[in-house]
Amino acid sequence: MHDHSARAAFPSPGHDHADCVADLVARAGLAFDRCGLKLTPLRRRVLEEVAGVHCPIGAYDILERLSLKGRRIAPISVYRALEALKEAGLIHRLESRNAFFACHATHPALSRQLVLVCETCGSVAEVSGDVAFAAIETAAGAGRFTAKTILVEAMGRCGNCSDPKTDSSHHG
Amino acid sequence: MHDHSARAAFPSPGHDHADCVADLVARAGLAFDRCGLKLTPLRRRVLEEVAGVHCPIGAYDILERLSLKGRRIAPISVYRALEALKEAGLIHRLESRNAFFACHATHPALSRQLVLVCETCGSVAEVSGDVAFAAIETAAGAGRFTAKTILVEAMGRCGNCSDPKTDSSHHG
DNA sequence: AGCTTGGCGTAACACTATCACAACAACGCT
DNA sequence: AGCGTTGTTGTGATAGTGTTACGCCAAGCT
Repeated sequence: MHDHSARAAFPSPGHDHADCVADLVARAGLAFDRCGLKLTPLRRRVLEEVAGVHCPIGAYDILERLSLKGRRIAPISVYRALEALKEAGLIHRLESRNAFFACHATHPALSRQLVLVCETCGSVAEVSGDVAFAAIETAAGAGRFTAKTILVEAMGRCGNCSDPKTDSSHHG
Repeated sequence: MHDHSARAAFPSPGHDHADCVADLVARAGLAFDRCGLKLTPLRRRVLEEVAGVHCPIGAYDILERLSLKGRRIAPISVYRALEALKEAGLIHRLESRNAFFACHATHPALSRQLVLVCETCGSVAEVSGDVAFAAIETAAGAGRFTAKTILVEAMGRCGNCSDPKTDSSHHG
């Protein structure tokens, strides 16, 4: 188990992806139970693909990777699995790129998260954004608007890529 | 000219869309000049379609409407026009829906705007969101992330649709 | 057994966006 | 005027993303 508690939003370049996948799959069973769904083999395989990288991954990328590993899969199957995984809160969709990424958040649903996308290494991370969401709601309220769901996606540069001595512009 | 100065973020149900279009087209010439582009007939026609409604409109919707009014147009032509209009700041893209909407903002580029989408009437509006953007940058910075561009799209219910006596769940 | 539900397979299709190349007009230059 | 350059649009093909319709099958229930 790696240092979830003390780490920055973005994982260090040298960390073990296998752990990320393992952590997520471990959470998956419970998450599916909570929302009345099942962690089937297909869903598990899709989750493994999404969790296997910290970059957003397209539905057809998943499709291709799974198809390489076994029998040919149809797009709809991937989308159905993704839908279920989203429902369970295990992955999110990156709207600005039509892609999906695993949710490694340690406190799911307790606080709302901002999505950060590093344009250099491609990684995605989430950070707590309660203050920001409150500010958005305030601004929206000033326009007599009641927000039900709020989408925030920030593009920029992560700490690993800003710090020259630990550059990670190329990790998986 | 209607009451831009005192209105809420969302236009009143009974307002004259023709004014919206006229206002925007009036701004268009200057906006194109500023960025070294030209307001061509095609771009103007595309702008008119986008500005003609306060809902986000898909590229292929525009395509279809224009094709009905005259000669058949290719998708790429619409996308090129949309790209130019975006460049000029006259329209924005609603990332969560792969659609486009006109920017009726009175202070373009002076302050960053939050995008609000009413799920009831479908309208889109923008409100100033400097405080919210600052809060997002702060939260991102706490995760050692430097944001370059920030996308915010809020889905919910606008004032017109919340207020029972001026319900507008069906305008243009 | 018979029924219902959820999950998946198959095939086709709809929607969104871009590439490669050609034609043409506007502009500045010699 | 002749020439090249740049910007804009046209044409045709293609890539990428997502959904509809329908059927099969296994699990759980009466």
